[in-house]
Amino acid sequence: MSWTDERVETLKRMWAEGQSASQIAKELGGVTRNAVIGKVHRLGLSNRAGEGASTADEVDVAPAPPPRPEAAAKPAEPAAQKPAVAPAAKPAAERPAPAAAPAAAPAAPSNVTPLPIRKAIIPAGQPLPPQPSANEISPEALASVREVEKRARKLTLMELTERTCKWPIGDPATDDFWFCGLPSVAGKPYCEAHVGVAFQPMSARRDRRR
DNA sequence: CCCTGATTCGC
DNA sequence: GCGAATCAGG
Repeated sequence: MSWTDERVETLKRMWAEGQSASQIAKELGGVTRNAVIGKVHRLGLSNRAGEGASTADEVDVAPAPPPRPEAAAKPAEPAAQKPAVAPAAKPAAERPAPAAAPAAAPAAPSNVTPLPIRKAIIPAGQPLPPQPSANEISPEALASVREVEKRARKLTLMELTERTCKWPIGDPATDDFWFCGLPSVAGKPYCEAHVGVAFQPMSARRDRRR
């Protein structure tokens, strides 16, 4: 493949959008991310401070180049990086169990304690995230999850990829927090065990009702 | 390990 | 000009 005007244009557009070199390469096809990066440099549209250049150079403010507005527009770019704590919209056959939807509303713990006062937040003991109220999950799945969480790789946000389980464990408000990180089921954001509690057939949920 | 971009250098 | 290999880093 060669760099036709059209391909170069796509490259420029995607790079401007903050797409990673590998993503661009995948899109264009016929080239590697190295090729893309090489081209980006030859085109002179690299720059984008904050990255590698951080190493040896405090030459920063000399001619003081005009700040790039879009720089802020691309905070964390790679898709895999997106925390995506909450499962994305799913087909139809199955849907994330509300109770298991992490970031979502932490099912009001009716048994926690009065807490009538607004001032009182939430004890910092038990996590708000997953903790799918036990009564919503089958004992087997629960046991499985607990077992798995002992083996969790305890990954940090940045270590998550498309292939790691993104199930949050612990209390985000403390250091006692990490992501499962075990190999995720193809196409799903969680590992086998967590998929089990996160995705439940509607029928199963109905049956468990009451 | 996974993934980033940056650089080098033979072609 | 091109891009694989390599480097440096999260």
